[in-house]
Amino acid sequence: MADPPKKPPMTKDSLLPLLTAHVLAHGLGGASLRPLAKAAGTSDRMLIYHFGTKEALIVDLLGHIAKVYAAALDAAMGGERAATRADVVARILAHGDAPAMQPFMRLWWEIVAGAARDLPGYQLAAQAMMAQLLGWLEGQMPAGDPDPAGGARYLMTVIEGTAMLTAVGHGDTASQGLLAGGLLPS
Amino acid sequence: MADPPKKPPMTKDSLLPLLTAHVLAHGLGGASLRPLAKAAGTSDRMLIYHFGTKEALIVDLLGHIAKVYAAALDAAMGGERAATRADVVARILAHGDAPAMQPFMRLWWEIVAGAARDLPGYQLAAQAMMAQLLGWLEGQMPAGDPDPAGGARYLMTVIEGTAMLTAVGHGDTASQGLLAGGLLPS
DNA sequence: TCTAGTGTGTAGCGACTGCTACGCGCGCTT
DNA sequence: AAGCGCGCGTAGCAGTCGCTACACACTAGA
Repeated sequence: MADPPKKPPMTKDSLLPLLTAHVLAHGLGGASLRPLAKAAGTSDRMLIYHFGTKEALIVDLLGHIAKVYAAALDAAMGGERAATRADVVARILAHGDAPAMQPFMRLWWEIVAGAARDLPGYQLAAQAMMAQLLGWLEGQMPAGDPDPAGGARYLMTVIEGTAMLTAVGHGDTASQGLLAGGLLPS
Repeated sequence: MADPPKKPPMTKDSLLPLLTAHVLAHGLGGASLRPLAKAAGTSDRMLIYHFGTKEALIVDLLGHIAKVYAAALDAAMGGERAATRADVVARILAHGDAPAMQPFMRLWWEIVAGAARDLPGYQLAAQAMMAQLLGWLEGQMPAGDPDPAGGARYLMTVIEGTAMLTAVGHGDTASQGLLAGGLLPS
């Protein structure tokens, strides 16, 4: 008996990954219900039914994205400790430059812009992701580092500055700065 | 003879400051022609007439904003040189934290997000503003600094990282990082 | 078996989007 | 004086926005 194509239940949790894929590809700012619904295989009607409001959908989606980011960081967390701070910086910059990370990076700046404008959910998601990155950095600090906690915050500031300059096409400026600051292995 | 209220000619150059004020207040992403026109005292019809296209309007507007930013930096450029790199950082962070600069900062992250998505005009405007800031920083480096060019790039990276962390509510993380990096006067 | 609630599809609402067609008055040239 | 193009206002186009009204199928409980 060819079982009839019983459709799996549609829940927030089954929708969020599909929605996440869509915003990673097309951005968060210009996202509207009908394209989102199409990407998730439903109708705008159903998105409103499950999330109540577009705003609530975005908030849930940002929370989900933060979790996806945390999982991605966890997955990249393996490997032995770096020997120097410069090695930590080099490692994480390489991770951020990977092609697989670039849709996420593009999305990240939209999240920052939303957080700067106090859009609901943006600050929370951004803070969660930064806290995750900070924890990861603390765990990656070299073994004999004199100030792992402060050093991790220092490196995070430098890394985020580099990411921003790279996003606007001033990546070489950042590289020269890191070199001058002794934060890149020559 | 009370001269009749002859309306001044409407040109791109007379419109751009008004449009700039509007996007500083309301953001760049959600800007649509009719509210923009209202802020400039015209109609959407006239904006299209003068700029041809909304996209062209945005490009022109970004160019104008970059010039406004350059002028603001020039105005803040006065004063004697700082004595140490930490003083340079403190000075520029204080400048960025000023309430008058915050509408601009909010706009800035939208520009970064647009540049990361390769929207027309965004990269150009962002690069112009960063180049301006870099020049300003080079001129502000302490007199006896061993590597003014590299040091300015280093400070710029740190400063932009701090700005981003501040935008998402992780400003104290950045402060602690700057302290640990010896870039804040204790 | 009747009923109530839950999930889903279709159709459509009013508001808004970027942009255009058309007409009108003004100052310039010939 | 006759035309002509430029600056501008009014009105409207087709399309999209978030959201809703309504009908229907299905399952669970009484």
